Amino acid sequence: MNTEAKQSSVLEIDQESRTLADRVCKQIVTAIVKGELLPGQKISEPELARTYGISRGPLREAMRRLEGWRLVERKPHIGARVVKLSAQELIEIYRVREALEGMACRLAAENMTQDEIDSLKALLDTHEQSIEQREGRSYFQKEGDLDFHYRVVQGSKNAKLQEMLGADLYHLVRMYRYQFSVSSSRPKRALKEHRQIIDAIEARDAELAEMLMRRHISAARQNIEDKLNAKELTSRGS
Amino acid sequence: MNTEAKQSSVLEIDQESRTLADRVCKQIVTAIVKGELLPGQKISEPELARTYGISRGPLREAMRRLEGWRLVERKPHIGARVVKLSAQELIEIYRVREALEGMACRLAAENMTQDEIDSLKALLDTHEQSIEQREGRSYFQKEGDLDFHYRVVQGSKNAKLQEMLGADLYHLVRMYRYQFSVSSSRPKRALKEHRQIIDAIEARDAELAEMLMRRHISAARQNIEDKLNAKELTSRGS
DNA sequence: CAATCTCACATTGTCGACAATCTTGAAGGG
DNA sequence: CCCTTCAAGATTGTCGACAATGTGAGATTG
Repeated sequence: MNTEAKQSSVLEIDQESRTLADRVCKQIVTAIVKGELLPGQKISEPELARTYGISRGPLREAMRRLEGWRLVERKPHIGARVVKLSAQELIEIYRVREALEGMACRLAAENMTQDEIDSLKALLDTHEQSIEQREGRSYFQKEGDLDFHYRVVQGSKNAKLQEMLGADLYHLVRMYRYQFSVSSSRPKRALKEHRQIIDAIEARDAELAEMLMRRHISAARQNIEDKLNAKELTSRGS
Repeated sequence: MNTEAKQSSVLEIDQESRTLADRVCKQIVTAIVKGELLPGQKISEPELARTYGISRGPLREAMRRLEGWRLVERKPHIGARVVKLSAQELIEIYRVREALEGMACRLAAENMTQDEIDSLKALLDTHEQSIEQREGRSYFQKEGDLDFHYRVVQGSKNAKLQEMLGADLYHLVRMYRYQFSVSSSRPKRALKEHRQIIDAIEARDAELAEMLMRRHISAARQNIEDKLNAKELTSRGS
């Protein structure tokens, strides 16, 4: 039936956003992720509407969708705020990622085409070069890491999984990365783990692929927990 | 204040919905789940607005939130439709549940209090009676099954997990159950598995708890796949 | 008779205004 | 001096009207 060419960059709402609400929705997401709208900051409807040059109607609709995605929190008659991630919630998100991406990796091992696997291996080569040359330093690695995970999720061929990870989680993860500027911190190690994962996928070993992905994300979570603890300790000195 | 007895049935948005959009949002969810609004059916804004006695403004906001929850799909300038679950998507949802609730069960084994465990065991006793007496037949079991899973998810003490399973998935699962009227079909077996799970949780055996829950949901998925295949075959005869 | 074009209608998208609610700062009383 | 009360301002919630877009029926032409 329909053969929409559904391009796969890092998450879309595609549909070329022909309506004001859609367009402004994208803009707000970008603003939140990039930190132009700070977490916990109150969002004034009249002000934002002026900023984007639209009326409050479409803006409110955009906010409602963002509320559904849990990027903003809204209290009746009080107002909307950009969602604020506590350290606790960030850890929780990584637990969810561990479960979801573990499953995605298992399914990817069953459903990914050889072409996709080859392409992903090529992507890892690119990452390796970028790491060795320190071209984009850790910045590229940050988005590159998401790209790897994104492609594995695509490879699962499970639309629901893609939705939940794409719309509901990666926004938050990206936002968090900008804010805390916690780069992968151990790019070489991560790259090695990525290679192990793609090897398991290529071998069609679903069990192993899931386990490796879960370990990989679990290690990232542990890494973040350690960093947060360290940061907490050092901030005692101020 | 108002002291609404905030019933903790199967998922709420609480906040006593003081705004029209919130209230009508709940009503629409209920209508969709109960099948008053059929999947794939076009939603006419003026008509729905008249039905609920509100203007199109709040209605549109409610729709936008439902869009975020993926209960309705919306195309610009064309209209909104109740989401239609294909058999494929239903299977996908069960894969997501397997991953998410498996993790929830693991965390529940670590974090659930003994009180919660005791209460849950009592709930299972209730279910057993209801099955033997065939009081509510399989209907009660349907919601009762969700209640068990809901409590385990609560027991994980992971808010993100609760959000994703509660808001994003259980709506769809409930809707599907009403539509296809696929009852648990094997209530005794399911109850036995529930008991095994709660035992593992009580023993604080996180590994086992996760594995049992995953098997439990995987079996339910398999059961549904079989039913769908059977239904497909019988419908050939018409 | 079929295919295409056109135009009127219905629906969705957007806007500005009004009503309801919350916030705040000051005045008054204890 | 501090707490309570109240009123003014601002913000959010709701509504009806207008503009933009899609839909479908009917007419026209090959």
